[in-house]
Amino acid sequence: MKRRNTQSKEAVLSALANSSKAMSQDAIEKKMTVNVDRATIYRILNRFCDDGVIHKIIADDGKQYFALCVKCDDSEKMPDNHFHFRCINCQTIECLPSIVNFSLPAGYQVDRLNCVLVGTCKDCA
Amino acid sequence: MKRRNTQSKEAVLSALANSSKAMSQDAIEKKMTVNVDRATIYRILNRFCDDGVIHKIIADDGKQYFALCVKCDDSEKMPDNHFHFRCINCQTIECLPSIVNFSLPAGYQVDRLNCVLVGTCKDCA
DNA sequence: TCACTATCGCAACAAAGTCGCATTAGTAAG
DNA sequence: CTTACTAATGCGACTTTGTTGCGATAGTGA
Repeated sequence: MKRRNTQSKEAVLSALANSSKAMSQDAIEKKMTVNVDRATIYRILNRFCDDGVIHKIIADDGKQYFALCVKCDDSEKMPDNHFHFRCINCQTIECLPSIVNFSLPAGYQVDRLNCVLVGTCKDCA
Repeated sequence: MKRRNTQSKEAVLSALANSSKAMSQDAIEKKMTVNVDRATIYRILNRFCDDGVIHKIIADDGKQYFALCVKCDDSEKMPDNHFHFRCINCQTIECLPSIVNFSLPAGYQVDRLNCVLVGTCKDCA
């Protein structure tokens, strides 16, 4: 099925594009000027994820955050293989430049990873 | 306030102690022989976390998992600073021996971390 | 302009956790 | 062994986050 260009889709995309950080659905909704239904935003975000436009991070608060990460394009084997940082103060998540390195016991196979560091970011220090 | 030794508390603890892996609330409830209310189990688990008996991991499914980790005692500066592995197949999470190493841009301060690798564990390979 | 169907809005639902409150039951003192 | 104190429990209600069904709306290409 072909994707269509809708106003809602563009609004979500520009909300993400104008932020250097990952945002949750409600943060995106707050930032958007047009009014779009909650379910629709989730559908748009999930579609973007499927298409590889954005990626999803599950933070330690259990919520989903979405980011338009520049690192997504040059995904060699593991997409989204960098650390994320969640600031307790400003409630945002950002992609860190540092790649996750790990050693694995024999027999394990990693498909994806979800690594979040939690603390205070440079803007909130 | 002083902690009391209750049957429920012991039941939760032994469920965790008999498992080498981290478990979610519902997994713990299923494993217990005595019948304990959902809310109570959560309260017991949160109490254990406060007391440093167990630690909590948020997996990439957004759920909380709890583990009685041996690494918890020798926590120098950062408690729970190791990787976790979530097996897609057996739906369990285990603590990996590998410590999380990361480099941080200036100005950031990390309080805790939540790193989960997702894939297939050695038992399910 | 028209037909096709992706997308949307709304409402209902589900799962995971939390909280208030009355009741129950450890614990320690008498 | 009683008794009093209060931590802990069970129940129910509630919140939050996310998903899904369905009829209505609106891109898109012919």
